[in-house]
Amino acid sequence: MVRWRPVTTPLGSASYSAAQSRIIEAALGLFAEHGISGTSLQMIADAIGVTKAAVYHQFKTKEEIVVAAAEAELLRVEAALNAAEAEKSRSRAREVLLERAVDLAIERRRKVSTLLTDPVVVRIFAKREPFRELMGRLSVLLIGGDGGGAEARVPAAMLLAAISGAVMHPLVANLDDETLRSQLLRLAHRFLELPDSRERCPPNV
Amino acid sequence: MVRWRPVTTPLGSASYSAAQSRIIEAALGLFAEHGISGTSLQMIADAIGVTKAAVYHQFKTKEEIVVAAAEAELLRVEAALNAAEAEKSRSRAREVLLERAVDLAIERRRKVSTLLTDPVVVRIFAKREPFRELMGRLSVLLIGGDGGGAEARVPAAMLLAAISGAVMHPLVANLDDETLRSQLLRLAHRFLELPDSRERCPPNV
DNA sequence: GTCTATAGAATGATAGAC
DNA sequence: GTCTATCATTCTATAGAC
Repeated sequence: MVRWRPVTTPLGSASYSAAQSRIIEAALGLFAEHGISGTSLQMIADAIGVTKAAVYHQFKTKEEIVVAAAEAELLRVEAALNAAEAEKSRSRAREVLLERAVDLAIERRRKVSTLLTDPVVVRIFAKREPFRELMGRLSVLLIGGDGGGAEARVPAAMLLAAISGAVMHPLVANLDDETLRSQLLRLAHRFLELPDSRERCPPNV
Repeated sequence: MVRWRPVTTPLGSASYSAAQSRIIEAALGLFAEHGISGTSLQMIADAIGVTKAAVYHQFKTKEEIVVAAAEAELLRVEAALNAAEAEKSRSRAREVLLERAVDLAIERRRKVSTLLTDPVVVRIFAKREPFRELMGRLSVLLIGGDGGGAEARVPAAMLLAAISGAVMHPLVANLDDETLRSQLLRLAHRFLELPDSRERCPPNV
């Protein structure tokens, strides 16, 4: 079993109580529907049938809920990455990561995307080293290289954005999950399997 | 000059006064920084040095501002699409569209993306026929087909999401515009120039 | 862990003078 | 077109009882 990086770095190492998990789950749904700022603590409290004060007893501020919700989703990404990195070969690892990433995007549909494209959340996480490292590992596994160069980071960013962004795109709004899943996987492969394009083979007739 | 669709359908046909344009411009910047719900009318008013009442004199509700701002950005997309569709050949049209789309994404960086991934805005525009038609035209020009099938809409959604999503991705946060631009264009080509992948040519040695 | 009750600020929106 | 002033509502957050 070859690992090119140690399987470590739990993002938040966060372990939440049942009450906290219920809040996070409700928040994720409401964020996806109304946006983050558009979701109030009152709405979250109503969704799980308690009062605001009960929510504040679990999280000191609204931002703590937002971060916890985002971390919960990122933990799924990290789990997929860990599983992938534990594979024997690098190509097999990349395959596993792709499948898991597409599954995650489909399964959670807009839940994740909405949360992780919010400008405030982006700013919060962009500063955190564990998050940056997670993104670096994704880039390395998807594209290769040392993960530091533009030649690796741009395609990685594009592929990740393509997968997570496509599932909430109006163009595919009324496509069933299974079709979307197989198409996404097929096209992600297509994007990856041509290391350097143009003059590899003659244009089709 | 061959057109495969008439160059028409102005999205909003909206013509705004100078005062309205200043509001829209300020709103776009604030939306990108704080999100839409995170931006209050007070913040918009402060940004241009007037009172809330003055803003309300131009737009009856906050939602009107949001829609106007989104439409302003979509008009840029439509302009690019119109310019592309006016090209002689289809391949040349696609090339022009790609360049313009990448330029738009870079130039506006997160301004557009933040606005058009907001769940509330997505819901508003997903219902509007002119918007759906614009997306359809983009899909047809980028991928081909009649624009109705999953085989065309999924790759179109992916490519559009990849371009507009990559520019605000943490992985490329500290890349200069010129590098990002050339990489995006190169990779968008790579994504497109392989109509149906695998067995077109033997794997590289 | 959950509640009632409330403080204090900010929100979207309106009326009417200039 | 912009202002002052104000409305009702909602917001985040806290105090203290059970």
